[in-house]
This record gives sequence, structure tokens and C-alpha cells, in this order.
Amino acid sequence: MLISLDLQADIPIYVQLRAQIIEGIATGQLKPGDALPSVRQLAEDIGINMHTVNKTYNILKQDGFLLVHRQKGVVVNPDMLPRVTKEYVQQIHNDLRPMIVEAYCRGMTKKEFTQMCKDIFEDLKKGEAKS
Amino acid sequence: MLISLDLQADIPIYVQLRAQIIEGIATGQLKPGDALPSVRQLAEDIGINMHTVNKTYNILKQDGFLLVHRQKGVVVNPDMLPRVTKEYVQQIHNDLRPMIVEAYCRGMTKKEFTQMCKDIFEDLKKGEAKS
Amino acid sequence: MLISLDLQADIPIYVQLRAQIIEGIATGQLKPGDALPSVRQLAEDIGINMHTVNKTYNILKQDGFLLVHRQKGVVVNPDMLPRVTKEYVQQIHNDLRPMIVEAYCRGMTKKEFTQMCKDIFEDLKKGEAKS
Amino acid sequence: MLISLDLQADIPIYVQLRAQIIEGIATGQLKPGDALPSVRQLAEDIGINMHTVNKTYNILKQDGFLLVHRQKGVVVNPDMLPRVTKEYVQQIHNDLRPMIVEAYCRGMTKKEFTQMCKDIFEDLKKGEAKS
DNA sequence: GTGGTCTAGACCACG
DNA sequence: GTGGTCTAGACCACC
Repeated sequence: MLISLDLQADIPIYVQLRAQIIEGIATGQLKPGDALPSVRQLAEDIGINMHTVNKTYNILKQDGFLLVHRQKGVVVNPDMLPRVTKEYVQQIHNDLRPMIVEAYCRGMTKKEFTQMCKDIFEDLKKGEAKS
Repeated sequence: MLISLDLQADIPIYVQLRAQIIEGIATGQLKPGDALPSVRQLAEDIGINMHTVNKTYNILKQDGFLLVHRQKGVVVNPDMLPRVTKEYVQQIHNDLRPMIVEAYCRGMTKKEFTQMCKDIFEDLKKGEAKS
Repeated sequence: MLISLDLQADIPIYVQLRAQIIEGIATGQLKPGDALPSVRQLAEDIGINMHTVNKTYNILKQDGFLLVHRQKGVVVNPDMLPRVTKEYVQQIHNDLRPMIVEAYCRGMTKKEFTQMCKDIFEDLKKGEAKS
Repeated sequence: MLISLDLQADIPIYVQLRAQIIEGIATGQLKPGDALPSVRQLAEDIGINMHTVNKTYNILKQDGFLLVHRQKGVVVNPDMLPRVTKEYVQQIHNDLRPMIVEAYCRGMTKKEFTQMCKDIFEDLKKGEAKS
């Protein structure tokens, strides 16, 4: 699986890495039960510090995407991946609102915005089909 | 205009304040040419540091939402509010993508997501109508 | 508030520190809304590394005991302290069971065990009364 | 006797295995003098590393639950199972205290907590009766 | 000043 | 070998 980070961006590395791993799961490149690289291995591969990878893994563990198997190391949760909970909807709504407010203020129409969302969804599904 | 900040959220105050002012513009509570409170005044009113208000105003000036009027002080740009630029589309796309990836991974459908967006748009328009 | 850690024990420092802070909240030495020392300050006071304190604070944040107020720093959650959730009951049950199994196996009676628990409860309430 | 381990839990395997064997003794599935499977055999049966089983047996030997019989191999101590020593009381108290402190802090009453303990005791006795 | 992030290097428990 | 923990020291964003 390919990881692409922008170490110069103002988004923390661990947040970018988290997003990349979730994308891997979303597109089926990482399937439930699959083992991930060790923290040290992945850190070396992408040229960042071990602790940064560790932080990402820990957050994803807490989210329920990953868990530590005592024999296989870190694996994608084989039993139940996180679903859309009430809290998650609340959170995503809170994140979405200011974005939409500004888009609206700049004159973007509802249609344009939702089309953008749909395009991203379609892009994802294409990635999934390929994998 | 009512400003509501959450000092316990993990979103910087200046970002929240920026969003609130943009929302004021979006809903018509702040119209082009309207004057905003002075930095000191607003800081005192909402109980935050003067520098934070200043930072917000500066960013909004740079964005093109606000500008300095010789007599009235800081006002909502009376000539032309910011529109949907290419850079803006790029930025919003970059922000939107990881959100959608996670939503998709959690099993949220394209329809559910776009409906959520539409609801927020509608909510905004209602606010606009009332004001 | 007095913090007492055993740096030689095989219990991680951050776990001990977490327990001590919860004890502070339980006994009323730390009340909702109270500010805690900064990570650097507390680390220096008790002679451990900043990151260890930070880890403790982060876990307690996640648990809902603490939160970061952008003006006051880290504070005891002023709104709602964590309660007994279903998951918490499950977890405490899982922790308790092997302890009781061994106690039972060693011939400790139900009465002796519960008396021990009661003693600890009483001890806590005394501490609370004093504070 | 059934051994159930959770390789994804954050409790070391050898600790879980130790608890399971003690539970076997507590419920009478393993009686004083009974032989346990060989290290290799048990490791293979439950799919874990031989060293892990070995470690568990060694700890249980040191605790006094098991000992090595010349002919039968590792057996449940036929003479005297470990009792409630002063050190054991001290240790269990130290383990129990932080659990009770947090439970108390979350609003669990003394009665609720002790009832939980009693339930576990009763559950154990039921298991013992059946065996 | 605060917390947040990242790096570097070390030791240990576990399997 | 793995992850978990702790230390040390640094830079940055925020207020």
C-alpha cells in the first residue's frame, strides 16, 4: 500500500497518516484481519519517527479501526469496523457546517457542493473496484 | 449579532470567530458596508484576548471578506465579497476528501452524506430568510 | 494536591498518575472546573518527563475527566464527569473476575472480600469529608 | 478443561493462562494431584508459544499452585494450595483500590460494587457445583 | 505562558 | 522480533 504524506503541510503527520490508512481500508487495500507494518518498519519506510506512527496506530486503535494482536502485531479489526454512530454524525456535522457556510457565502450552490461530494465518492469506488 | 465560541473545543478561537463572522455575512446579519465592532470592543464583549480578534480580522481582510474603512473602521467588503476561486475549490476539496473517505469507510452512503450537506444548506437559507 | 508515585513499581507511571488524579477528583480535592498544573509544571514537581504527564492528561481527556480550556489550560470537566456506563461495568467486571477467582481459590470468603471493598469505600469517604 | 484466551486483549497471554488455570483449580476441574498437559502439548493445543506456557507454569509453581512430580510431570499441588497470606492481602488491596476509587468517582455506590463482587462469587460457586 | 507535535535514542515486557 | 514506556530536547501554534 502506498502512503503519501506532505511533511511540509500544516496538517499534522499523524493526521495525514491516519487518513491514508483509513483510505486503505475504505478501498479494500487493507482488509479486516490484515496485518500492518510494524511501527518501526513503517516509520522507516516513510521516513518519519516511530512515535509518530505509534500515535497514529493508537488513535486508530481507539477509533476501532485497528487492534493489537499479540501474535500478528497490529491488524485491521477483523470483527467489526467502526460504523456511523450518533457521535460520529454529530462530529462530521460540526466539521461540515463551517465549510458549507463559507462555500455558500462565496456563492457556491448546493448543487455544486453536493456534486463535489459525489465526485469524491465515485473516485473512491473506482479505487475500490481496482484493488 | 450573536457570537458563540466553545473555549473547550479543539478548534482555535480565531478559527471559530472567523467562521461566525462569515456565517453572519452568509445569513445577511452583516451586510456589505456594515461596520464591525472595534478589536478591543469585540474582545471585551466575548471575553477573549484582543490579539485573537485582531488575528481573525486580519485573516478575513486577507480573504477579502473585510477591509478597513477610513471613517467606519473595519467593515464588510462593500464592493465584492470573495467568490469561488480555483484555489478555494482545491482547498475545500482537500478538506472534504478525508472526511468523505472516513464516512464511506464507516458505511455512510453517498446519498446520506449529500443529504446531510443539503440539510445544512437549507438550514442556512432559513436563517437568511429570518434575518 | 499531593501526588505519590512509585517510580520503581512495575505499574507504568502514567497509570499511577491517572489513578492519583482520579482520586483527587473522587475526594473533592479537584472540583469540576478546577485547573490542573501545566504538563511542564507537574512534570517538574514530581520529577518525571513532560510527555509522561501529557500522556496521562490525554487519557483522562479521552475518558472525559479532563478537558483543555483554551484560556485556563487543562481543567477538570466542569459539565459532566464520566459516569458508570455499560462498557465501564463490562470492563471493571473483567478486571474483577480473575482477582476474585484467585481470592476464592485461596480460601478468601465472599464476606472477607466484600469487607475489604467496603473498607476502601469508607476510607475514600473519610478523605472526602476532610477535604 | 477449556482454555479461552483473547489474543487481542491488552492482558499478556501468560497472565490470562495463569488466571484460567487458577479458575480450573477454583472450580474443581483441576484437583490437587491432577497432572497438567506438558508444556509442548498445551502450547500446541491452544496455539501459543511454548515459552509462554512455560512462563505460566513457572509462575504458578512459584505461587505454590503447581509443582513438579517426578512421574506425572507438572501437577496441581497435592499437599497445600496457597492461602491468603499477608502479602497477598496487601497486593490485592493495592490492585483493588484504584478500581474502587474510579468506580466511586463515577458514582457507583458501595452497594453496587459489592453486589458485583458477590455475583462473581456466586457465579464461581455455580461452576464448582456443576463440575 | 500554554498545549501540540515531532524527533532521537533508550530500556523493557512479551512471545 | 514486536509494541509499550520513558526520557530529552526541540519547534510551533495559540492566547
